[in-house]
Amino acid sequence: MPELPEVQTLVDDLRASSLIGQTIKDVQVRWPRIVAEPTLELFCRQLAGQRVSDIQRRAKYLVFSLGSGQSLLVHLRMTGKFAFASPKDALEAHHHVLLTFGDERQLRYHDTRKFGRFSLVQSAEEALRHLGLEPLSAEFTPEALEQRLRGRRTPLKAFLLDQRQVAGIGNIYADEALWGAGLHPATPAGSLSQEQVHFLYSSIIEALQRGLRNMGTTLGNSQANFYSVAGRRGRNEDELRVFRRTGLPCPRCGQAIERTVLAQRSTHYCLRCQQNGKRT
DNA sequence: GATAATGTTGGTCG
DNA sequence: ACGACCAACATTAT
Repeated sequence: MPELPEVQTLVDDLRASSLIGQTIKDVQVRWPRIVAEPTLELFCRQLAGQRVSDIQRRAKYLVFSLGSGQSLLVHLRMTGKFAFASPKDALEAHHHVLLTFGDERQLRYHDTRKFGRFSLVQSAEEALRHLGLEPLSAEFTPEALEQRLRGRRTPLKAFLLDQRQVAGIGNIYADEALWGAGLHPATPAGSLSQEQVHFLYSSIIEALQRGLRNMGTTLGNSQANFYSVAGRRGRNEDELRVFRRTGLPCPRCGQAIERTVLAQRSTHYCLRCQQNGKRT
């Protein structure tokens, strides 16, 4: 669920909540497998007592910089969420990690499916080295995208989901970006013309920025969905063009949106607008 | 009430 | 290099 815009929304929320500068007084892990590294014991011992010096996003990871120079990396996978509470407040079944700060606030990690992972690492750069281009940074240029696409026969949809190429795009924004570019999801990545690469480039940025502007996408009403730290829903569902809109009219041409499965993921597109012709 | 599907990632296996 | 499949889990939709 949480892709780049959702994770950025959480990071913005955490920064706005004056967490930077606070000291982690206590660490409780209620589901040990959430901790990927180091061992559970070291994780708790080394994290306690540290000051949070910065909070940033890289791809779909939250990066907490710590006083020791180490970093706490959190990946929310499908259903991870953060919210503040008082240590006295009742715990829910899916509260798995509790960070209590010096000001008595408790940051609670909630994850119904338990896929999320916490890592305490010496170097964030090293641990996140495998990730590709940040699509909203200066390193993401049409030329850099073209270089990554070149020679690949993999479908564009699979390419966009590959975090080693462009980092932070998930199923929602991949489908939205391909619709915006007028490209069929099954198009071989290396087959794009220079013009099509430019369409894809600008469409990726547009789709992500729309998500950001709306503070993320919250689909439907289930609790397993995206909610900000403050518990707010994202507003981007209303602006989705194709994702989970199977059978509904394409906003550009009115044709019913198709659904198929590509790269083992549900994939939504407009048969008429995404035939790799010129974008309107 | 059983079964399928779900926004992610990382692994295996051909 | 690539894709098919699975595993980690729980909830919701069918």
